[in-house]
Amino acid sequence: MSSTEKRLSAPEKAAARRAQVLAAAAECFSRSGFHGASMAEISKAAGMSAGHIYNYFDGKDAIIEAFVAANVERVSAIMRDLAQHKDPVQAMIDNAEETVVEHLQPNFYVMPLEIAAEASRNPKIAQALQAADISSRTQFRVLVQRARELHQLPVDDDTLDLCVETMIAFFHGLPMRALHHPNLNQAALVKGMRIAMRAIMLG
Amino acid sequence: MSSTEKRLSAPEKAAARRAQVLAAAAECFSRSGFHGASMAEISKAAGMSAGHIYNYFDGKDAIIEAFVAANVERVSAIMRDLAQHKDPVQAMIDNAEETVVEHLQPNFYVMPLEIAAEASRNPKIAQALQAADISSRTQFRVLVQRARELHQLPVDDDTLDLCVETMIAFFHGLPMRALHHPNLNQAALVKGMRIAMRAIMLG
Amino acid sequence: MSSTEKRLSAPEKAAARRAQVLAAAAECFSRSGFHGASMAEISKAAGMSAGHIYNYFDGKDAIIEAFVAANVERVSAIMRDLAQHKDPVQAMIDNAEETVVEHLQPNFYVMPLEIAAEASRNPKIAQALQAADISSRTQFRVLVQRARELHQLPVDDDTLDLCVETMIAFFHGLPMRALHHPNLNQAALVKGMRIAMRAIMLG
Amino acid sequence: MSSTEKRLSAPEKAAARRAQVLAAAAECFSRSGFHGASMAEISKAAGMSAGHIYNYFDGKDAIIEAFVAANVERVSAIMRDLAQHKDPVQAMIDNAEETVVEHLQPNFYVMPLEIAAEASRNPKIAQALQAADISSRTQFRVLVQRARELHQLPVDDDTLDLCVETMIAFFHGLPMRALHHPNLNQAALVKGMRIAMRAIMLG
DNA sequence: CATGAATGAGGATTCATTCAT
DNA sequence: GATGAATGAATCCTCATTCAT
Repeated sequence: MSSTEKRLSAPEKAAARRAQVLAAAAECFSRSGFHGASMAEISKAAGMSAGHIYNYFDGKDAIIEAFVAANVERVSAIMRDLAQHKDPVQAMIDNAEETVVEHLQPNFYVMPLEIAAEASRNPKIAQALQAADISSRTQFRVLVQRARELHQLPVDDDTLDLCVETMIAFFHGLPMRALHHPNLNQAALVKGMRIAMRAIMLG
Repeated sequence: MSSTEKRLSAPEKAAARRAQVLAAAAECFSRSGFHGASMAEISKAAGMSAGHIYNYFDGKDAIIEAFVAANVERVSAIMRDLAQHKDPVQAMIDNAEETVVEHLQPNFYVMPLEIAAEASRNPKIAQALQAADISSRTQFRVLVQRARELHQLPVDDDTLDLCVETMIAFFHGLPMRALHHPNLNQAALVKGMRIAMRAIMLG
Repeated sequence: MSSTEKRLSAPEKAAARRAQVLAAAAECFSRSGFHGASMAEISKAAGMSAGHIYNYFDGKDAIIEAFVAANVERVSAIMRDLAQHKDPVQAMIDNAEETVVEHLQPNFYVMPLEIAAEASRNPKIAQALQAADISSRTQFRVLVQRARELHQLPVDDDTLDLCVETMIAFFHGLPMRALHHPNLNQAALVKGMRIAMRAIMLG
Repeated sequence: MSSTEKRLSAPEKAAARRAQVLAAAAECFSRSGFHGASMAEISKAAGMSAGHIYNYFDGKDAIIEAFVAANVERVSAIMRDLAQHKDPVQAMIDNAEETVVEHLQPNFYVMPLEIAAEASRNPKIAQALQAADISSRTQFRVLVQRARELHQLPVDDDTLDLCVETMIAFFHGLPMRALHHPNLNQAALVKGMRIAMRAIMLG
């Protein structure tokens, strides 16, 4: 993190500026990709001169890194929501339709794919992704454990690993599935997800 | 086809050259990405001058397209293998470990991610992906139907959609999962996949 | 206009830069031709980096177009001068020597030839040339009419066409003549032109 | 000349090949200009491999030179025709319409303009043009002299220079005029030319 | 803080020319 | 003779980055 931030005299304004750039970057990155988006494009979207961006970020790579860091937490957000429920697994199953619909929107699935592709070549991005994944799966693990205890199911390590890895793999597949088959039978997929969730986590 | 190929008089040599370029491109693309790889890099890897490549491909985009076309059929190959078995679903379940291990190799999962990211911005690539997907899921559908008939399970359209979409989504998630958690508990994931397969396709 | 100009915030400086580029282009174009002159050559002559030129012009074609637009008005300037005289045709005849001498200078006749050659292949340039010609011959027509009325000669359309087209053809021939015979008998040509002018316009 | 030809063992076939290339070049040059036409384009038009052309010409420049040499004689051809007539000047005046019509065809006027532009930058081409001009004007001079003697008009050097230079300048202007005003009043121009011819050569 | 003019390295692409076959 | 595969230099253009103002 220290490598992607710069010390500035008016911290709160600087943070706002950084956010402004990142918001603009979101627009440009999802439209043109990390490498297709130019600093000029970003600066225009940010309503700020290209040169000025360099007062807040060390360069384009730093913007990408900061952007990824900010966008990588999405799964965690879902976890926090689920954590509210008494039976988080049941909540997941109940939310399945909503989740699928959300993932079929191009403006939802484009950025994860872009980020993944970048991560597969850029170790810094990969690290950010993996760090976020640790946090996500740790949170998820707790929720699954709670649910399984509620259902009086075993909660040994391997079983929890099984639930966590399999389920997250599933969610990770949705953006790719949407890309390959934009008009898929949504109802069928929702039904299939529910079956899988139940079988994996409550079976 | 006509847009990504060029007619040359010595067909077999020309085809060899094209293959040579595509092989070099594979190396460079997976190392640097479609946009990060320069024609100079590719030409060096192909052992041929940059200019000469243009005798075989209309430009970098044509190389990417041809490369994607050649790499997009992998799922189909898996389908063909499965089609050999009397009970293809059981064969999938039996092969689960092998499949997972394969997908955990970086040199396996990098290109699908790169291709997906490109497809999310490049309509031509998206079309290639979607066309390949039609063929894959049609093949897969047939296999699932055969297996379900064998097991005397219903084979209505929605049910087959459910099996096909959910299972493919699952497989699509593996590369992303591998990227996010390279050292995941492989045995647990295999076990989870088997549970999911059985529940979805044979439940 | 909009296609050959770019809006920049400091208008007067931008205009100066554009002029600087066009001046450099004049040098390079007349030395190497439109296609022989490279952007690197132009940028060096303009004392500015090649990349920077693209902040003022959309590309080399835009420079050529702007350059042609700026150079195509020369005939109009002559017309404006002639318009000052009470008897413009007599003024032309009086100026004949000066006109011929001017057209014999290589740095006068090179660019019109280059422009003409370009126009014969490039529709945009052809259009610019033809638009300028409309204006030139309209102005010239008025002058001839005034002179003929002064001399109490008929001013019907065909006669005015005759004067305008024939005389301009004559002037257009001078650069080519100079190119084919650089050391021609200048005095004889001047005398010939005067005879032709009188016969055509005042006959 | 010796620099644009190559000694080959079967002279007559070689000459045919050279002619074949030059004919192809005519097509390509008038379509794309000297610099816009590629060797590939020419070789295709000539029905011969690009490499093979180098057996007959030292390079593209040599083709251009040879092409210009072959195309520069057009005025001379007109002279030869005129020489047939007892009163060549009267023949010119009679032919005026035909001459104008011919010069208004784009495929007539394009090449002279291209050649002139090239000559203004390439000394070799300029020399070819000027050499051809010497021959043209010498022939023309003889014809004018004959006609003037027929009409019992003075034939001193300056007067003949006047006739020759002024008239040729006129003809040189026609292609440029056609380019600037493709739909000009042809009849008026013909009439104007006749007036000018009579005034200059028979006045 | 903020601008945007300016740079220069790097990228894709074209093309005259060569040479092994 | 004849081919066309192969080269590599040159060209136009883009873009991240810097810096004077």
